[in-house]
Amino acid sequence: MGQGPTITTIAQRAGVSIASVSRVLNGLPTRQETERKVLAAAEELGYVRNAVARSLKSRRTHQVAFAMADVGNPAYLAMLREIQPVLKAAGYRLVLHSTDAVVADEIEVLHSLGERYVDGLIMVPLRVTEAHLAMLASARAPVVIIGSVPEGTPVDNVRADSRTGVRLALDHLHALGRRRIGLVNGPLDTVPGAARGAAYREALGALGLPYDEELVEIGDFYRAEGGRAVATLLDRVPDLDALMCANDLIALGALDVLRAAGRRVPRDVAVVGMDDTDLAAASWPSLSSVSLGSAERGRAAAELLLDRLRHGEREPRLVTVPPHLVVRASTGRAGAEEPRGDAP
Amino acid sequence: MGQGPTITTIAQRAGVSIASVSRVLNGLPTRQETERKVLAAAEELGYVRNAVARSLKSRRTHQVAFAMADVGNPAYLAMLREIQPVLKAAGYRLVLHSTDAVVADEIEVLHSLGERYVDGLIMVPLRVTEAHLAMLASARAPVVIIGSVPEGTPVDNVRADSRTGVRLALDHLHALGRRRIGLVNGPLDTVPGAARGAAYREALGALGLPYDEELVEIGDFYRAEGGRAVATLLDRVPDLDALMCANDLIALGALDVLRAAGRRVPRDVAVVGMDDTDLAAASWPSLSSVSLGSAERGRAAAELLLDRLRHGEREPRLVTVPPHLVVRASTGRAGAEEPRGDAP
DNA sequence: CGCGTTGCTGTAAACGTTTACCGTGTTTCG
DNA sequence: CGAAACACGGTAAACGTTTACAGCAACGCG
Repeated sequence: MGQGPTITTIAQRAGVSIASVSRVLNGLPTRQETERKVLAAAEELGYVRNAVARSLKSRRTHQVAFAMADVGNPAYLAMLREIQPVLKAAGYRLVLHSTDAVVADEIEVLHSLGERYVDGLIMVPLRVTEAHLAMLASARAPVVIIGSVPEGTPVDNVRADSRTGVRLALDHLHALGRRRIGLVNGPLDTVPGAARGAAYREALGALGLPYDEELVEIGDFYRAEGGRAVATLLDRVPDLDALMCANDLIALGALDVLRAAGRRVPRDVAVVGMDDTDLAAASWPSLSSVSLGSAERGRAAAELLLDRLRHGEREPRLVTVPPHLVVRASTGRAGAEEPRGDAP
Repeated sequence: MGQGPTITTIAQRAGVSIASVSRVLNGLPTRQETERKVLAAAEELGYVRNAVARSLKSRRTHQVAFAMADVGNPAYLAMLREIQPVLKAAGYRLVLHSTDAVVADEIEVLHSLGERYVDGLIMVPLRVTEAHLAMLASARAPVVIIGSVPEGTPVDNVRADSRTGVRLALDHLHALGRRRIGLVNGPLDTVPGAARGAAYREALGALGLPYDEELVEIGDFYRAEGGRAVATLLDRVPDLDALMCANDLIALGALDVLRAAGRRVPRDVAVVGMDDTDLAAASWPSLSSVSLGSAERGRAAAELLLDRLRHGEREPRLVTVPPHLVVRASTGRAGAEEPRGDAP
């Protein structure tokens, strides 16, 4: 674990200059004899190029950062799963930042781009504040934002379309004959919470259904809170026949509570989740869920970043990934349902 | 996005030498007046330290790599979730490597330590080959291996104890009165497959139950394959009353197949999974599962690495994380069960 | 008043590469 | 046969820091 060999060591051993060593190692034209000597020396010494020194000179680190709120969140993980191989294939390493849902941490990540330890950044901000915009305008490396960013912000941008997503879910429920469709949402001061709430109202309108605020309940984006919200909602509106849940965890909470209340899913109440996480397929009954294309967004972001790293300056691009509905048992047709259960 | 300011720029602006700038920025004793000028200049110029140049000089990158087979695997993710904050708190960035279950990729990661782009590495190898051992012996940076490594290998090592884990599960099933306990395993040429198979046999012995190879079926560590293996097993041994599954995905497949076959869980057949992933809590009935302490292993690995980075040479350490059984509905007591279902 | 401290600052070397530039020896061609 | 072209390879500078060392002014003390 001592001092590894450097090109200087090799140069001495091979009896040539460090410039020749460098040229050989970089495949620049060299006399065969020189090449042979250098390669032999490198081999014997077990030489490995020092990435730090290379980066200093070349101003390229071959690293890209991915910053999101929480390593544990399946939606971010779906992105990560796509981003990783794309970057790897292009010869980039991935530096992972978890900002713990703290805005100051996100700003810090943007600031640290100035340290030049990465060539670019893919970020999923919780919400985009003034501070974000200021940092983005002066960012010292290319940035791709997953999420919505105001018109004119000088970064590539990848968006989901939860509006259409909610719409797809409600259309589906409507087509199944459901008319009393509740919404179980997360906090309205979050970007997804606000968007999904508005989309719900709008989609109802498009279907010619009345908006009834009795049918809306706000909890949080977790299973227990979601379940609690559903319980409240069930008490208030006993005749509801479908639930649109703002994410899959809430939907799992809904399944728990419905089961405990003796409501059959989907016969009595159909349930739709959102994000189409792994959990949706694992649950019983399996959960119909609106995919907002996390994987596709991750891939698109990685490709935008690579493109910019390769081709330098160009107009910022906007990519919007369309959602799609994954139909499973929780909204399945008659017969595809779970019977009354006696859960522990 | 042009050339950022360097300490030279600051030095000129402040009318001092670059050495003074460096000293001020590193908090070394300086005259107040100098400090003021330097900080003012740095502030005006929006200076940020160049991490690459720093690393070159200091031989420290403040980066640590984590290498595992597959970003999508929940067990690795549980580790990652613990590793990330520990490293972050200590001022290290995390570089993520996914080796796609290819041994050559793992070797490559070990080799690339010579590039010195990280200060250390945490690796979860699929299996430890001769090539691994050779690379580990000559690794150019501290390495922590999660998994088992032969006595005497010069690396810190964190192990799970799946032997005890299987034992816990079988004890539990036995205590519930189950006597015909099947094993649904993954391939025997994998480390976990082999270990779990042996542990099953041993645990049966300890309980005074006969080992019946009829009760063992090999599939793969995925849901569909697991389900298929269970179907075969059910055909062959219709009277089995419990299933030990080598991971949670297999167990989910088991639930699918049992439900389709009209067997009630847990009344007719109790099911235990392994790894205690998020999916275990999401499924219905929720899945009893043996936790092998992925999170704890991740944390232990991160702490071992940090300790070594701080204190340099010391004897390699071995940490074994004890497993524990998480009891949920799939082995619940009578009444805590799912009734006969008519799944889609 | 001279000398050893003390406190700060500047010069320069070093970290390990890449690369512009120049010198040397060989080839080519008029 | 001499000049021009060429192919290689060496010297040295640069990337942006940190830091050993030396210089210098002010100061205390005998």
